[in-house]
Amino acid sequence: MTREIPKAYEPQEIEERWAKYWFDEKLFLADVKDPRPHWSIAIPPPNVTGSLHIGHMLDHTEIDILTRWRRMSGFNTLWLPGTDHAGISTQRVVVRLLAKDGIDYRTLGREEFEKRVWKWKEESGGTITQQMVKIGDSCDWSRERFTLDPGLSRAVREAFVRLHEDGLIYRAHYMVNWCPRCMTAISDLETVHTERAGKLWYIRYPVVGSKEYIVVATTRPETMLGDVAVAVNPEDERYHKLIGKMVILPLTDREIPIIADSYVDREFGTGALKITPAHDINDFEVGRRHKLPEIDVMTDDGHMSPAAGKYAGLDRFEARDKAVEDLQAAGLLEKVVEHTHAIGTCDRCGTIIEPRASTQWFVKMKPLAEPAIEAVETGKIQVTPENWKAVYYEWMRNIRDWCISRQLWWGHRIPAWHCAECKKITVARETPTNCAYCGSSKIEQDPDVLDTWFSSGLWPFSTLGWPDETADYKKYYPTSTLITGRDILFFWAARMIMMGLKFTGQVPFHQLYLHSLVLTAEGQKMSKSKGTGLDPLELTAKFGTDAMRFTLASMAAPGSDIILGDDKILSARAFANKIWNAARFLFMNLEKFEATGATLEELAAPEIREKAPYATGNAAANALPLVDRWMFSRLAHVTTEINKALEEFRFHEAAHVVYHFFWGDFCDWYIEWVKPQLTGADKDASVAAWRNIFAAMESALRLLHPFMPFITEELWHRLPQRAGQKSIALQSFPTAKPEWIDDAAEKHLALLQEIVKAAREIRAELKLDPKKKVAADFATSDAATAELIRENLDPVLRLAALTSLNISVGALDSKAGVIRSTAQFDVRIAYGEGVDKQAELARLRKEVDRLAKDIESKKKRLSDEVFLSRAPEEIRRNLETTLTERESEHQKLSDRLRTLE
RNA sequence: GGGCGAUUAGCUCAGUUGGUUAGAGCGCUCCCCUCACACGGGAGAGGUCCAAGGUUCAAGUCCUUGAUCGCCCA
Repeated sequence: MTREIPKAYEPQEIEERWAKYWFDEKLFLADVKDPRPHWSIAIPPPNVTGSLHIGHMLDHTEIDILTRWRRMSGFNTLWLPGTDHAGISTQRVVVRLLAKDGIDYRTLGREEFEKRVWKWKEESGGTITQQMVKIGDSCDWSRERFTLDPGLSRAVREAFVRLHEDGLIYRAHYMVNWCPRCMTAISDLETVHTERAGKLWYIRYPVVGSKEYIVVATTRPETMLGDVAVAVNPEDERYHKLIGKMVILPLTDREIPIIADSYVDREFGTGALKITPAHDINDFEVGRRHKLPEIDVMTDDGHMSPAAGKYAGLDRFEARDKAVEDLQAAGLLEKVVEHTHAIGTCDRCGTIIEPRASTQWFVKMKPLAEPAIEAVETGKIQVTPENWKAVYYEWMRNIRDWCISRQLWWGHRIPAWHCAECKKITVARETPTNCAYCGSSKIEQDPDVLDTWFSSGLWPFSTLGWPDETADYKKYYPTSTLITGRDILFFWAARMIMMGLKFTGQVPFHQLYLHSLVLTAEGQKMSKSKGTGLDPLELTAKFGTDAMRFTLASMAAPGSDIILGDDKILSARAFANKIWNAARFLFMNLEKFEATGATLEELAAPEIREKAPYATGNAAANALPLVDRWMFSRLAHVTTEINKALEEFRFHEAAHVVYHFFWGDFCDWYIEWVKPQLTGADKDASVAAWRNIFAAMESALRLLHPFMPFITEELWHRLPQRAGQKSIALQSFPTAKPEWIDDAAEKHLALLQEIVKAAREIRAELKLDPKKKVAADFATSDAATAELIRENLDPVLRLAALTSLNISVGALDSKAGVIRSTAQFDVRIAYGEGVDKQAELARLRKEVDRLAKDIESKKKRLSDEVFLSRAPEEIRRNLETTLTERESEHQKLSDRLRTLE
């Protein structure tokens, strides 16, 4: 392999190459016969009309991190991909395309239309899955599913029929949310209520046989054409004498009764309510109680129907204006007041929905909700972040029946057949030829299709073969985890739990992690229509997929929204560049070392790496160098931390840990520390150093891989690997070897780092040229510290840019130079020309003040009897220790301050 | 109307069961293009943790009330 390595990391070509490789090599196929414990996850199926947006990118980053991590951790892992047929959206897309060619889809007929949609799906439906391949999602593409696949369609039928058999699906005439633009009923969840400024019109209804009026207030005057009564509260004395009389419905020639119903709120408007059962949920109920007729005055597309008399054909809002105008002209409009009210709009298209009585199919939810509540209460499903449990319970406990029929042509057609003769409905798994009740062959399938979410609710098991007990189903169901946006908790996650429990008797997943949303820089929800959405593919092309993934992961703290900006991605890109350059450094220096006859194979082969860390091989000093003990101890700790963070969905924490480990520990300290050994004269020491650094580097790559799969794959392949090993993704995640943990090494190296930093601080204060090395003095009263620094003098001198360190016992006199002190040691560099005495004084004063304050508060606590008697022993001891240290620092600094002054 | 969440450095955010001197990234200041990396190295400035009460030996963290903002449900 070539060692030509560009100076700056250029992700584009590398990412494209590996994405293709992973896909072509089918690296992430799950093997159902693999006996190891399994870990499975189903993708939240993206809409087949969609393209990858930033929300998917977040979702997929989290899923892929967990999937890669579990796979590397030895699980039989399945990430099952697929897409959703998205009834309304897809139908709309194709209708629009046809319209462009001048074709009205209705004239095509249902069958032909469906054919056209399938054709569209074959040609354009793969956009999002191709994008997923591109961003490196480690899915099992052999198991890709689509909600309208034959298997999944069978699952839908099975589910529908079972629910129907159990009396949980019924067909009824009821009030639904009707979208006049999508021309279908939609569910409550798909109806978004927003507060809007509107008007309240006060309209006079003349009482028959008198000159009186009864005045009703309405926000929707056009619906009066469908009024069948005026209702007043029976307790309302104002209207007592009118109850039972008739009024003339203005704009029509109909007479309607005045009725009494306790539902009427006496305080609202005039206390008299027009009753329009076909267009208002509450009026619908009143109408039922009083056995009133329903008059639907609208058409499916939101125009006035013939029932609206002379208003027929007008758009519903034009009709409103016209009606108001006519009322005004007739002197029947008493007044108009401004009024803010909640108005329902269609989740998909934003059109104001029309409440409308119609015959639809519903699922009875209460019996399904109960076990679903229990599953979360008992912890069979663990919800993260936990506070979403409350939201879940709240919704579940007040759940309402679900309208599942849609007046569309694209979707799962309802498996119910209407008999023309006996009028009964046959619900069946297999398409029947005759009515199940009267045997008539004059049956016709219900024209409606099911809500797309109905099939989504079956996704974790329908994709695995249910209702058949396939090998996949038995192995991978229940799935391990579900990761999705908190915005579809009700739409999808909750319904899956209900359906899963109902049909499989098991929870569909053991863990539910709800992530937040990616917001714009202004903190707003991204919106396609407003053009405020970020295109993740544009961003990945610009900065690299790894950088995007790392950015999202490092910001994905459970429960908090993500505000994405270029600056954040830039820092992740810089990180990728850092990783790249660390590798570049190793390979460039390796070339020099190879000149001495060493080979990459002998330094970095897998079997060599396995036995790391290596001592020098020099019999006399056969101990492992401190810095190596430290490096491997850090590696063990970091591995534990990352494992724990990922277990708990703390992606941000895992990302931060791995970032600081690589950049701080590995690059800033470890590489810098061992640099000279890599090309040094002592070949044994060099070989050991190389072996250790390659082993550490390779472990770091594996730690990083779930977060940044591309760059780690690329670099991993530049190291020698066992024959036939195709990918870092199939290697094991580093394990935290307990024998590597070395607290003493960590403590000692921390002390040496402090010494180096102290010297650097002084250098900065003296404004020394970074290239100019100077002599320094060092003092400690601790013999072990003195010994430690003697043993590690070379790296300390080099990292602090010192020529020498004169080590003495005790403390240093501050007259001769600038000192940095800790409780353990003093470091001093003699004054040069450039020292700023005033700055040093200011710094010292500030430091002394801070220490004094701290010491005071600690002393106070330690002299408090209640504290002494109640605080745990350990807390007290720590406090005493730190107090001693602070006092010693304070002593040194104030002495110095006095001297300087 | 009910519920949930947020308020910590100039900006965007971490801070797991209360316990050393509250952290990160970006930005800012100073010095350096030192033979892996200027997408870099080194040093630094910057915070009464929204407010007021309370619990506790101890509160950014727990409780109460309020303010401001956001989201969900009705």
